[in-house]
Amino acid sequence: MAAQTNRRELAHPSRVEIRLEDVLHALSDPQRLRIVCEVAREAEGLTCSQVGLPVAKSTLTHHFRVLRECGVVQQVYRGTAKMNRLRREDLEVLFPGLLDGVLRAARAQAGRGAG
Amino acid sequence: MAAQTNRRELAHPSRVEIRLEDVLHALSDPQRLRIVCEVAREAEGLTCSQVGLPVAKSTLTHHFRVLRECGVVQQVYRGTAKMNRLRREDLEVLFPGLLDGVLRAARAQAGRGAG
DNA sequence: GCACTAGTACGATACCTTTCGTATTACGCT
DNA sequence: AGCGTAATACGAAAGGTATCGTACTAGTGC
Repeated sequence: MAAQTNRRELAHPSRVEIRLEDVLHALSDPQRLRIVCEVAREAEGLTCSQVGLPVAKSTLTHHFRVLRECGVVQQVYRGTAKMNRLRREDLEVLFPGLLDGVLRAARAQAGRGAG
Repeated sequence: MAAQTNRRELAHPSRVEIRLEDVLHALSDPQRLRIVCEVAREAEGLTCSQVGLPVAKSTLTHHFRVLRECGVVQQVYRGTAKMNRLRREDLEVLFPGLLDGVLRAARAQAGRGAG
């Protein structure tokens, strides 16, 4: 009935509401950093449960919410699942080069056998 | 007892010990982000008290210690003061572009009137 | 030696976070 | 309608963190 995409709307910060500290904080959690790396790999997005993380479902929900509320990911309901996508464009406009820098750094570190 | 530069030696992580999550966590605190921006401006480094932050002295010490222990700044005693410098080279080798990306983002955000 | 300055250590407080389990809601399919 | 799946909400436990004040240590200069 509703309009946009679905009945259930999710609260996302607008572009100008995104704060660097919040983004950095969100990315500073090892689990969330992994989530972001995985989501980044899929341009189409991932559902929450497609991210293979060794945590309880409610914990996963928590992490995705943190990522959404700080503006790192966009979440859209799609049937019973929820698609997660990085807000690449918003982040790029606000903080040019930052996201890619973090992703590259995360992969480099994982490559060194630390992730 | 040792000799390197001064009697009082400070524990710094070696380059390979620096972890991305810790760096991001350190930078995600507003006060520390400000500290880093200020220190970044001075190639010579700054003493702890030269950073004009509206916090107690012991709080400042705490923040500098976090920054040192995660590998973002190098601290060296210089008489009664302590010089703080960014570990630009180490960070650049480990996480190319990351530090500059964060600094640019922080300044951009401050420029938008949020910092 | 003494006072001054720069910074540390320690303990307390208040708050925030990560994690979990369980109960619940929303949707798709038969 | 009923079942299964995806995810949320809520409450609890455990641990971390930002902040402060006060007491302390280490150099500098008189």
